Amino acid sequence: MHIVNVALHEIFQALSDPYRIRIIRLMLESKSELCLCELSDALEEPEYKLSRHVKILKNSGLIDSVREGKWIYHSLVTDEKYLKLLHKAVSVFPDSANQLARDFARFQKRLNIREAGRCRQPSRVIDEKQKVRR
Amino acid sequence: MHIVNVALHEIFQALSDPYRIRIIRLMLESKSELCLCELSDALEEPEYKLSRHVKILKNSGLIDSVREGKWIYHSLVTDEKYLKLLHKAVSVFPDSANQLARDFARFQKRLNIREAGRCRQPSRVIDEKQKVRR
DNA sequence: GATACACTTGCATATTTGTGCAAGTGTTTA
DNA sequence: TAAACACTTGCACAAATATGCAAGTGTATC
Repeated sequence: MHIVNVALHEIFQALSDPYRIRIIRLMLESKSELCLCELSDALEEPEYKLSRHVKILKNSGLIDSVREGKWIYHSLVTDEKYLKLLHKAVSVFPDSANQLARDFARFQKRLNIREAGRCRQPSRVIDEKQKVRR
Repeated sequence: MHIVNVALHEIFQALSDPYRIRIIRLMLESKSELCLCELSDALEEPEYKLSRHVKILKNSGLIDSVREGKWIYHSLVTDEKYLKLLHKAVSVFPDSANQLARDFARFQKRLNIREAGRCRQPSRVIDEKQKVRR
């Protein structure tokens, strides 16, 4: 019951930012819940920045979030209609800069430090380039 | 060959305005070319305003324009992929305020003063409320 | 209770966006 | 050539958006 009273232009507005598209593409590709620190490692952007983008996607009804202890796991809504729309969009407009491949590779690495399928480790630098986070 | 090098977030950005959505919905519904003065009558908004919104949609590759004498006819691109995406979007997020019904009704009225299927009359007030245009 | 960590947010600021007005361009017609 | 009309755009300005920093909240662990 999330998207009641959200106008179409508001959905598009939520999707009108390159970082938010990277988040959506990553979620579509990984089919996984992911928390902010993992997202931060995947996109190599600071948490406070992505936190706001996630909030916008959440307010537009495109993603759901669940708290589990210290972590909050975010994922795409399960409604097939919205998922199909998003899939259609990303397939019609492919990721020409190949950003998804890089984001997804970093996310896969980050997944390795999960324990029992959950984020249980302090967020850490995966390679040396990644000094973006404090 | 329009949409080369347009990123997905730019498409969404072009669609992130309520007036631009009204234009797209009207074009999807009417399946017709329409010129700016007709659009202005349909949406009850001044031409200079809609001219800019049309330009944005055009730059994003979503609509095509052809000049015929004084008039420039605008229509959705013919590419089935983009059309399907737009159709999907408007069906998943229906026009809850029923704006399309009103825009389309005014557009239908405006069509009556076409000659030989083309805009040939000076744009005029259709009903008294419509004093928006000079 | 104190500390640690995941995440959020108030504030300041730079940039982008939407819009009205008035002046402009381009084309046709008198 | 002048006037009419469809459409566009330079300028000014208000509102919305994105972002960094630093301080905040909430939860678990020591």
